[in-house]
Amino acid sequence: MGPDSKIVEDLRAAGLRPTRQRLALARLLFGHGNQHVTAETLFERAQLAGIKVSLATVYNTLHQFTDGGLLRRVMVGSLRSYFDTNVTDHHHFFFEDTGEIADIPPDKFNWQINQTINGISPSGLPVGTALSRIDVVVRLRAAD
Amino acid sequence: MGPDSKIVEDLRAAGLRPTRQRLALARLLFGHGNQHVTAETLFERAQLAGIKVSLATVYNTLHQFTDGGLLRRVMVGSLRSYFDTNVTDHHHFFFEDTGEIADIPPDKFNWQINQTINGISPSGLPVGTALSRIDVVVRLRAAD
DNA sequence: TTCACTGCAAATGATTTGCAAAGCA
DNA sequence: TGCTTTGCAAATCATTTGCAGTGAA
Repeated sequence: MGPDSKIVEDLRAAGLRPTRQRLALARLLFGHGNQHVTAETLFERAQLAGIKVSLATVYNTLHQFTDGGLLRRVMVGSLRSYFDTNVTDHHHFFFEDTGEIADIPPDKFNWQINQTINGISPSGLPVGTALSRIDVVVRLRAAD
Repeated sequence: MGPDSKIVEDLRAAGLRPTRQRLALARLLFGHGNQHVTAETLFERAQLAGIKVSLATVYNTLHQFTDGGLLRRVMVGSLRSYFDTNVTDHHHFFFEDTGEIADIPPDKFNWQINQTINGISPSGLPVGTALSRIDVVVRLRAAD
């Protein structure tokens, strides 16, 4: 079995046919460690890699991958959406100067943040609601 | 001195001339307790109140007020921006079903969250960066 | 063959901008 | 008067959608 078998399997598990463009995009996304992409950046990288795919399909694919649990959507700043290949529980740094984001390493205060989050009890929530998720964004600027 | 004197003062302090539309919008924003508005909702309320103002001016005014420290911009979900009349340190509930936001009351786990945030030391931040702010969004969905 | 999928271009929604006219100091 | 502000319409940006053509099972 080729190197794509895992990817094909994941796509199938997400109920998606392993089409040429989905395979190619999946290779870009999942073949090089954790990444944060926007539709635009992924589209550009696809172009550079000589992949023939339209921007609309990149958007569709990102959403399908997200729905299938292969990606996590990160919304910070009301401009573009980022898609994170790290789907485990974690939080983000946001670099205000560049608009980039990065995962907060698990060895930092990520632990502290999660302690707090885990301490939140349903009784503290508005009536009729349930906790969906807690997003923490540590916004950074250039040091003096 | 009329009821607008405080508002006029605040506008002046923010370096803004107290024009007719800025005064009118400020009255809508700061005269009725804490609020979360979008450009569109504020524009609608202005219309209903018979205030003659353009949407572009509402946008400009919201940004000017934000720059002047009279409002705080809250970005959650990459659609529209909310502007919060509560400029003190606090965090938000986000209702996924309606797209609305609300302040987390200070008597809830807001305290816990702030404990964690205050515990974050600069040494945990990426080199060359300084902490700007930490945004915590507690995302809620309808209870089962 | 039959739907799922793709590409393109047009539509959308939020927001910004250019610029002439109107308003405040 | 002189510099701000405003309004309107056009421009942008990110994203979505309609629909005819293409491809996978």
